[in-house]
Amino acid sequence: MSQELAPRLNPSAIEPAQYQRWQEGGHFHVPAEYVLEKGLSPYVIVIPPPNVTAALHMGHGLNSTIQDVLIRWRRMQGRASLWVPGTDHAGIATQNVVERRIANAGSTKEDLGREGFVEAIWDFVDKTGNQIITQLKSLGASCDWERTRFTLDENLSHAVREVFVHLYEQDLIYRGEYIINWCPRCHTALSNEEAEGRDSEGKLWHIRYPLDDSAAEAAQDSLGAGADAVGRLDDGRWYLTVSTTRPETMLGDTGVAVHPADDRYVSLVDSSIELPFTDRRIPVVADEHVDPEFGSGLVKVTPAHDPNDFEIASRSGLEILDVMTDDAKMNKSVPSEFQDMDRFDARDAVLEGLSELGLLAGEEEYMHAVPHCYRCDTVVEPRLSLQWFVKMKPLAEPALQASREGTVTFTPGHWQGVYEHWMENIRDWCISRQLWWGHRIPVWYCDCGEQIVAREDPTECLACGSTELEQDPDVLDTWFSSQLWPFSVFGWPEKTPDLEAFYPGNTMVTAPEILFFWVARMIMMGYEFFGEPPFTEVYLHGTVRDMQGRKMSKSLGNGIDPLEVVNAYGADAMRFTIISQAAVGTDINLDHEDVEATFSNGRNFSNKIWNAGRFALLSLGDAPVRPLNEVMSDLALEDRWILTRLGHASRTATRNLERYRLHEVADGLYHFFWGELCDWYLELVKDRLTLDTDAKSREAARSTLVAVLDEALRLLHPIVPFVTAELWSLLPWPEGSSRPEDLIIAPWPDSESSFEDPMAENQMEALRELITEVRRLRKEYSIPEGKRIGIHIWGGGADLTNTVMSQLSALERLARIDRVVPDPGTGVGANAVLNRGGELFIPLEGIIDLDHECTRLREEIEKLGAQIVITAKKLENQNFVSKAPEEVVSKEKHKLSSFQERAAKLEEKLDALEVGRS
RNA sequence: GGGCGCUUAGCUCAGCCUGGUUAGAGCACCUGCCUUACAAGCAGGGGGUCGCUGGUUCGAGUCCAGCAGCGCCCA
Repeated sequence: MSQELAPRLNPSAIEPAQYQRWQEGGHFHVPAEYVLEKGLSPYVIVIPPPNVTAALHMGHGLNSTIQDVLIRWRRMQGRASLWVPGTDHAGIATQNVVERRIANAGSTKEDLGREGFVEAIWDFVDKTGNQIITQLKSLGASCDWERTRFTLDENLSHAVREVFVHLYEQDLIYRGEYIINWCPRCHTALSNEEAEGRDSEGKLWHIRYPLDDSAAEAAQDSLGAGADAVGRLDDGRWYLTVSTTRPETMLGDTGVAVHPADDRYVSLVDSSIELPFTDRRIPVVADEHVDPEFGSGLVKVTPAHDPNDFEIASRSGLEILDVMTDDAKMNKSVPSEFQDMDRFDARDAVLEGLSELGLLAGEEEYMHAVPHCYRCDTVVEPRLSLQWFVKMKPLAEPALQASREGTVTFTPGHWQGVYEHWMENIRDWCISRQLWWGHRIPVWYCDCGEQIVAREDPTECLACGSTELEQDPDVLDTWFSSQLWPFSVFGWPEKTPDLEAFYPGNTMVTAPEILFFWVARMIMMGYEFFGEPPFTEVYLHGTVRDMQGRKMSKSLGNGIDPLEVVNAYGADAMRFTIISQAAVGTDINLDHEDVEATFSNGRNFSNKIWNAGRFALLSLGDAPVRPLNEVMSDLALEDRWILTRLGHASRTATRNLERYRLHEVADGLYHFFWGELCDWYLELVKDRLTLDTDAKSREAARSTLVAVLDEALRLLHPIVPFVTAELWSLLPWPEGSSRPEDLIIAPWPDSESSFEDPMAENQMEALRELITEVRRLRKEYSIPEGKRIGIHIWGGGADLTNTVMSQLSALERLARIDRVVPDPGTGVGANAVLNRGGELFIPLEGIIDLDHECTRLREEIEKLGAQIVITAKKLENQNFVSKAPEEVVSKEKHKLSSFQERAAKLEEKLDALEVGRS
């Protein structure tokens, strides 16, 4: 050690430089040729591309840390591991951001025109759009930055074009007039997934529709059949009562529907209704899909503004009447008094008018889901519109099968059911968006009526030869391009070496929120274009929330900026903290009001690692270290113990990584490193390393320490890459073996060949228990920390005595014990019986409070007594003895005798003390 | 209306898949220590009828059913 390490870890002093070394070493990059030439099976993850305008938030922090842990682990296992980064153009979101920016400058997108506006967006994206990519690096993300992609890149756009045309040719894309979700603020159609239902307290209004006089007889019959929704107005006209949460849509009603088998209303079918405010007469129709149980069983039908009503209209041939504008104002189709009114103003006006006409039958509070635009939160208006759609059922078929057969698996497993349920009930996907930012729909229209869908931009009409072609003004839903991401990033549809080497990938790590938006669609596209899924394992992690369980968001101001955390405490601290909380399938709650406390666990642990390394480097010195296998015969008890525990930690870590149980990986390694390596092993070898002692023993200790630290740092590296890599690079290397260039590519420990010595484990366990017990008793009787004491140890088998007698310096260091007498001891003192039966006695004449000691022992005996009762009861139960596995029974028997033995010894000790007291 | 998840220490959560240890962790709390790696530390301690009610089982925090409360998704 030529240079001394700081007593505290200073992350900002090591992290940026370390990251740069990895990049310069080319460790994140995997060339396709390397994989192809060697015929390797690579491990590939493509990043869920963040929105190009996004800034890093904790959700990204969690998502990318998980991916990085997996990638680093596989890389160390020797797999050619590739993590492809990139960003998504995020149509609506990005357009909104730039619209707001130019609005600040007093301009609108219409002022700039389409071309100018798109240019303005590019300008913005080029300047600030990729900040998240830079930010990811500060987390330590080991992405292959040479492969960074953007969904609007030329190649990726090429893929979009190819897919659109292909699906169109397969009749899987069509244009049609259907009810879509319209956002009146964004002025675009949305998919069903983008219209988020939000439970809202609304009202359900009951409205009376007067019947034409000719329907009087039918109404009478209906009333006779028990219809409460039929009655007579003051003026003598008959009416029907319908219910609605959106009264303004009544202006677009073109019928009222009943179930054909509903006896109450069957006589009314074909009757005519006088629609209030209008001079329109609308019919009563019968339709199977009306639920007779819901409300009155009578449904007003607004075909242009409700998907179910649209279906009814197409079956019954009802007129379709659009009554709104793009801004969700009432249009020219409604009576003049309502024209140009906003839909919500029109709602009030309609209600007022109905009330005046005596047609408002009542209202009630009503909780229902109201769809909102997922980008701007405006209430979405279902509306008839001419749009492009993808026919999903045929595409879903193989993707559904893949889940059922287990070709694609989900972690946690219950998402499989959610995925399959959605797939089974899949509906067509509206893919056209009335935006300017995105992939333009590759369709051209000619005046002659011809519609051209082409891979290359056409110059003239194929039917009439006209050169006056108009391209469809709309762009595609962003998810249309995102769904191609797993292969478009590799250059598809070209047959590139990248595609051949790295596609299909392995694991998709993302949040459940986009299971339908994205994951499901990627799987469908994988099957459509390759006949297999783009990845086989889907790991869905939780959501980062605040302490109240609310999602972190800018508007609530409850977010935590990962970069601030990294700057203050280091990337390692952030990574460890969130991974150790990321139990499979659970959300992570972080306290934004006390960031320091929130990340203290990770920060403290990073510092602990640092200091363990610091201690090792200081005490190992510069002298050569011999390989472990050359000092085997000189290993001390604690050496054999820590090597055994290391093997255990290593096996557990690997198994948990395989099962995506990352928090258990973190937890297990934390307890090994801190609770076993630091708290016990380092304390035990201190003397052997630093004081003059037997050379063989010192060499064995040095070799063990290096071996254990080497492997522990490897195991921890995927989670806390920086501090581990820094220390590892300074660690002395045993003579005669070659050292990997960097920890990032050092081999992952092979759990199969790890060291095991159960005997050493047992002996150390006993020693640890003894020391803990002595420390406890010292505290109990307030013996000053520095004061040396003697102890008596008796029984517990030869092992215990031998172990204790051979570890005198450890006892001195760890419990300030300066003599050990191998007998039961006599007189006044503190007493204990160890779990394994050994008796401990600490002579404390004059210090100890005898009453207190007797009470303590009695409590101890009572506790054991309760255990004895429980265990004995079990063993008295014949059913238990005959039916439980033998090993369980013998374990219980052993437990019982151990409890009894300990209780008996404590009784003896208690008796002795009480004699002494009297 | 249909489906899913959660309920374990003061707080946040593991453990349940695959039933069997004296039910764990982090944070918080109490006590004593600046002991030459680490006060971002060390040592010790207190704290839980595992939501409720049944069932299966020799045995249930763990499996099953019902109920209650909370949350999410789909319609």
